[in-house]
Amino acid sequence: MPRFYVTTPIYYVKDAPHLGHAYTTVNADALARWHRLAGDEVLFLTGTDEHGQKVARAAEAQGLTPLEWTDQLAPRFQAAWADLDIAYDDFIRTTEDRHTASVQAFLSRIHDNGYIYKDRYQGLYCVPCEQYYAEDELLAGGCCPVHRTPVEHLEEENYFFRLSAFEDRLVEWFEAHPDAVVPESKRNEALSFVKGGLRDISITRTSIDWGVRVPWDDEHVFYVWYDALVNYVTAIGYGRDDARFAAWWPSVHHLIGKEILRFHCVWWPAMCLAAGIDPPARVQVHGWLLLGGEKMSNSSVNQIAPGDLTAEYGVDPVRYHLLRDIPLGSDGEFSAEGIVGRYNTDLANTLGNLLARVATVVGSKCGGTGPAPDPASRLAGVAGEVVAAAVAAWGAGQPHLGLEATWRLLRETNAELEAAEPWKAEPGPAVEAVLGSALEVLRITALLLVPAMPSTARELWRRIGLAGVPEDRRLPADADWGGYPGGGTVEKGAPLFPRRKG
RNA sequence: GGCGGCGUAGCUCAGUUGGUUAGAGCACACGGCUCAUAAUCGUGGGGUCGCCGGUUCGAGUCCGGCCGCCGCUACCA
Repeated sequence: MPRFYVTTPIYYVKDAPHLGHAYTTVNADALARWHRLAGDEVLFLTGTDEHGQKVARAAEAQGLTPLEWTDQLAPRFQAAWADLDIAYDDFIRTTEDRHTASVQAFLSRIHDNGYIYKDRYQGLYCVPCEQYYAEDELLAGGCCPVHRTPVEHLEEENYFFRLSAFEDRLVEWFEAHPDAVVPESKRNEALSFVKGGLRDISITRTSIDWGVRVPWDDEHVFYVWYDALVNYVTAIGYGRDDARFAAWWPSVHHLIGKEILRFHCVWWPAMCLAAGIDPPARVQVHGWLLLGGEKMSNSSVNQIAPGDLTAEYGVDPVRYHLLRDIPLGSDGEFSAEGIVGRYNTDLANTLGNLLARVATVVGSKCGGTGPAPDPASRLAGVAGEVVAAAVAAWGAGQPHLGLEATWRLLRETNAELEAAEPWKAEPGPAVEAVLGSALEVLRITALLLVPAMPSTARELWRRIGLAGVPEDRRLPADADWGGYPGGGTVEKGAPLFPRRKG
C-alpha cells in the first residue's frame, strides 16, 4: 500500500494561530484526506516548536517554568485545528521526551560522522533580535536594521555544522531529483543559493538552556532551528524505532511557506545527508496569504484569527476559499469580498442550488425517492473527464485545479437540467433518467469534496439518500459512473449554503 | 550590484515542442426559463498578448534591447 507522510512546519508556540498557519495546515489536511481517499496509508504530522530564548523569557515573566508556559500555549493550536476540521494523525511538541531522544540521536550521528566541530564565533549581535548580523547588513553607525539600536560585539564558543561540505552533494541531489522541491521556481532559488557557496553554521548555544542538551557537551544546547527540523524524523521514530522509521522515510512531503525555504531545502537535506539518511522526497513550497498586499505575519497587526472566520462563514467555506482561490505556490490575496464572492457563486449558487432544485423535482416527480442514473447520460462522459482531472490535480498537489474541475461537472449538470426540463415532464423513465443522473453527479461530487469540505461531503451524501460516509469510499474506483443505487430517500432540507448579502 | 521570475479581457488567471478565428471563471449587457437559495441556461460586448526590433511561410510562444513590478542574496506560517 502506498504511503503518504505529510508534514506542516511546527509552529512557534508563542504566536497566536492565525490564518497564515491555517492556510498551510488546511492544505496539508486536504492532501492527507485525498490520499486516504485514494487508499494510501497516511501519516499527517503537525505540532509546535517550543524551545528558544523568547519562550524562556516569556515564561519567566509569567512566573512559570518554560514547560508550564508552553503547556498552556500548545492547546491553542490544537483548538484552532479542531475548529478547522483538521484530522492530523500526530501532534508533536518539541518539549516531548521522544523529541529530545531523536534530536540527540540524530545530531550525535552527524557528530560521529565528523560533520560537527567546535569553534569560537564572534560577531555583531543584536540582543532584541537574538541574532548576529554581518557588517554590510547594518545601518550607518553599526545599528541593527530592525531595532535601529547599536549591536554588540559578542564572542561565543559554538558547535558548527559543516554545511560547506555538502555543496556538491546538494547540487547532485537537486539534479537527480528534479521534483524534490516544487514549484520549480523555488527549486531554482534553493539551487542557486547552494551554488552561491555555503558557510558552516553555528548550531549550539551556551547562553541559553531552554533547549535540547548537546549529548556530548553539557554546556551547550542546540539552537532552536536544528532541534525543530528534526521533528520530522522524531515523529516516525528516528533513533527509537528503526523499523517504523524505515517504513516512512524518506517518502515524506513537507509543506512549507516560502520564507523557510532555505531551512527545508538546504540545511535540512544537508543534515540528512550528514546523518546518513536520504533527504526528504518532496518539499512543497507555498506562497503567502496577503491582506491588502501585506503579508500576514507573526509580528504584524493584520492577523486574522481562523476562529473569527469560521464563526462568520462556516468551516467548509473557509477551507474552500483557501484551497480554491490560492494556487499552491502563489501568493494569494485574502479579502472579505473574495470569500463572499466564492461562497455565493460556487457554494450557494452552483452547488447548493443544484441540490435544492434536484431534490425538489425528485420530490414532485418521483415521490422523493432517488432514481438510478442513466448509463448513457452525456454527464457520464463529463464525470469521467472531471474525475480524471481531479485525480491528476490532487495527486500533483494542486487543490485549486481539482476543485475547478469538480465545478465544471456541476455547471454541466445545471445545463443538462435546463435542456431536459424534468419539472415540465410527466413522471416516467425519461424524467427518472435525468434526475438519477443529476443525483449521480452529486454522489461523485460528494466524493471529490471529501478533501476540501469533509462536512459538506458527508451532508451531501446523506441528503441524496446514501448510507455510510463518503470518506469510507475509494477513489477513483467508487467515482465510476453508475454508483448511485437509486431507491434512497432524497431530502431537500435547508439550503446547504444560504446566499450571503455581504 | 548579482541570480531568478512576472507583465495576456474590467478582475483572477490558463495558454504543451512556434501552427486555424488567443481561452476559462468572475463581473457586465441582452434573451430564455420559473424546478431551484433574485438561483439557473443561452448569447454577446470587451485584447495593438508591457514597448521596440529581429528570426520565420507563420511569434502570446524563440532571440536581442527597453520599460514596469516582484522574489532571493544566511530571522519568521
